[in-house]
Amino acid sequence: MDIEALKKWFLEQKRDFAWRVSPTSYAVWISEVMLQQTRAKVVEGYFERWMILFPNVKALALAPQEEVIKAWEGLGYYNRARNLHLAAKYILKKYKGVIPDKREELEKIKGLGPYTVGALLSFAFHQKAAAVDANVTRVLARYYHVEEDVTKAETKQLIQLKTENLLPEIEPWVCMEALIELGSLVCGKVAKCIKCPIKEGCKTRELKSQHLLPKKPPKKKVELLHRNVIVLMYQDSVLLRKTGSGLMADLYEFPYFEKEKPQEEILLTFLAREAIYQQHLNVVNHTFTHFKATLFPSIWRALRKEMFSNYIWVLTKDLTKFPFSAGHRKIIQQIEGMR
DNA sequence: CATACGTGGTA
DNA sequence: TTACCAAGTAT
Repeated sequence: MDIEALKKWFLEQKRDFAWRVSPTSYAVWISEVMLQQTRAKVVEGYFERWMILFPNVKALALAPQEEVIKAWEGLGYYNRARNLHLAAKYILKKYKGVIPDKREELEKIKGLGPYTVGALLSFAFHQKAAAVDANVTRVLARYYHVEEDVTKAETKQLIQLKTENLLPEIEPWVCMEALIELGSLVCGKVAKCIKCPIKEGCKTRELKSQHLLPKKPPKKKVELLHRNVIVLMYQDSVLLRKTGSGLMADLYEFPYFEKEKPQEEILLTFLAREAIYQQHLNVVNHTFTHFKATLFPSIWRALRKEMFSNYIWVLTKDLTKFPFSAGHRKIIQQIEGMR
């Protein structure tokens, strides 16, 4: 592979992301976690806000969890935010807030997998380390015409090895990031081979079968959900609950139940006896992981301020201070629009 | 090793 | 409109 051509292309074409201006270990860590399964375009705003709110490991470690989750609101995969927070506390305690530069130590940190460890070693610590993500996988699978399922452990190892072998002794981190950028800007789902600095030698280009690689197994089918979402109000307050563990953990939500199998007996009984239906809001579509939920929100007026366990009454004007999933945030926008 | 975990852009 | 899936990790 023509590494020089790749580097030249990168230095000319790379995007000026904030985390590339001054790639400190903290900036690399935060940006790389944000970038997991997430487009760089989306990450930009979150990254800038985050660095102001939590400028270093210590600031993050000492922040209340709710502020951390709120800063992550809308990015998705909220486990990442929880793990960043846990990891910051761990790094503050164990390493006095200094992110370690050894692979074995990084591997023990929550939220750091093979890719992110490699990215830190390469971009922050300038070591000769491979950071193989979906971009690199796409580039190499095509360049070397790897036809095996790239989600298989064996294939991943092969790509990892090929990447390591590509890295030069001189400034390997530039080459590493160049491969990622190439996968993002040129060798995307639709390959723009005409612009590719390493098209010479790309086996898949010769075969004109770029669109077939890399090979992945079919995705799981989506599951449809239909949910009645209850916006129960009493004077200036509205009823919320914290989500359970797992999906959307640590977020807040309006109580809801599946249309097909209503549960929440206590709340339903209360609605029937001590609340008055006021109006419906617009239907909201919310897709997440392998679900496609249709939310049917409605506003109810409570006749008295019943206290439910695991629920809280919050002032309507304070709704935006709490972190919500994208679907429930769309409901809040409608409520805000009414005020 | 397969599955869960969000969101929004693209074709 | 549906299907795919983006700078992956945890279990």
